[in-house]
Amino acid sequence: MHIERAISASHSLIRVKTKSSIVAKPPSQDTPLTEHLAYLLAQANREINRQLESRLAKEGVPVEQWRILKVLFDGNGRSMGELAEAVLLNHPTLTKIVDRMVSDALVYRVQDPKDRRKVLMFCSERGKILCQRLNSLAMSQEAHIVENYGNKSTNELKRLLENLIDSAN
Amino acid sequence: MHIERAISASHSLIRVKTKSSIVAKPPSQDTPLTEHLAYLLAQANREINRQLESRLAKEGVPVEQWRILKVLFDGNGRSMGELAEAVLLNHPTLTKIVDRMVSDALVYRVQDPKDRRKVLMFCSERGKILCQRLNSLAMSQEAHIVENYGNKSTNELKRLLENLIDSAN
DNA sequence: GCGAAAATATTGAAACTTCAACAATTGCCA
DNA sequence: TGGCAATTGTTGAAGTTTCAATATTTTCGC
Repeated sequence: MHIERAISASHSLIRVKTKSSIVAKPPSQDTPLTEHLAYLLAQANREINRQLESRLAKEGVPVEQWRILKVLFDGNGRSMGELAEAVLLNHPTLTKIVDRMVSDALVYRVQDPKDRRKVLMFCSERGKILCQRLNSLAMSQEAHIVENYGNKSTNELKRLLENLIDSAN
Repeated sequence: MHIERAISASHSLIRVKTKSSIVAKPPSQDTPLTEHLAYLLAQANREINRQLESRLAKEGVPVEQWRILKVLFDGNGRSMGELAEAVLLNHPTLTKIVDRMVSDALVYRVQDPKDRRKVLMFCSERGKILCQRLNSLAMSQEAHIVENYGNKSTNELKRLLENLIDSAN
C-alpha cells in the first residue's frame, strides 16, 4: 500500500519555469493538499488576517468592524444588502455585528424613504474618528508585508487575485 | 502618533507596472478597502471556498473534513497538533470535528506509545474510499478554475501565495 | 530521582455564525 | 385594483468555533 502510493505520487511532475514560463503539471488524484489553490488561499488568508487582527486589537476592534466603518466612511448610506456584499458577510451575521456597533455609537440606522423595506447605514463621527486610527494600523500592516515580501510581488499578487475574483463570477 | 505613522507609511511607494505603463501609487490613509491585500485574500478565499464547498456537498462533507482525510490518507499517523497545523484549524475545533468523524467511522484515534500525551490519528478504509471520491470532486473544481482563469495565471498565483506564506513566517 | 515547568489533548461555557422562519414592504400582472 | 410573488431585513434556535481551565504525561534542572 505504501508502494502503490509512492508510485502514483511520482506521476505528478511539476515543472515551474519562471520568467518566460512553461509550466507542465499533470493534475493527479493525489495532488498534495498544499498544492491546491483553495488550500493556499485559505492559508494565506488565515496568516494575513491574523496579522491584521492583532494590529487592530490595539483598538479592540475586529476586522469585520473595520471593514464596515471603511465602507461607510464616505458618508453615503448603504443598505444592509449592499453592505453585506461589500464586507463579505451574510445578512444575519451583519445584522448582529451592526447591532453591537450601534450600541457603541459607531454607526446608525436610517429607514430608506425611497423604499421602506430598506435600512440605510451610516457612520457616526465617532465611527469616522476610530476608522482613521484603524486605517493607520492597517496601512502599517500592509507596509510590513511589502517590506518582507517585496513591492513587486505584492502588486502582482493583488492583480492576480483581482483577476481570479473577476473570473469566478 | 498620526504624524509618525503617516511618515513611515509614505516611505513605501507602490509602482504598478502593467505592460507598458508605470503607475505610481502612494499608499494613502484612505486606500479603498478593495485594494487591501487582506481584503482581496479574504474575498478570493471566500469565493473559491464556496465553490469547493458546493462540490463536496454532493458527498455531504465539509471542506475541513476533506482536508483531514487527505492529510491522513497516506496511512501515517499524525498527532492532533500536527494535524491541526496541517489543516489550518486550532486544537479545540479539530478535536470536535474529529469527534464527529470518529462517529462516522472515517478516522480513529490511537494513543501514541512513544509519548502517551499524544494521540495519533488514522484514516479508516471507509475514510480512504470517501477521500478518493472527494479528491475527484476537488480536482474537477481546480480544473474548472483553470478553465476560466488560465493555466499560467493559476500557477503564477500559487507560486506567489507560497512565497507570501513563507515570507509571513 | 524529584518537583517544577512545558507539552499535549480535551472539556464546558461563552461567543459567534448560520439556518429557517417570519414580518414588512414593494413590484407585478391579470 | 387586488392579490400573489419577490425583495429586504430581523429574529430565535441550532450548530460551530473559541477561550480558559483542566487532566495527563513528559522534560529538565538541580
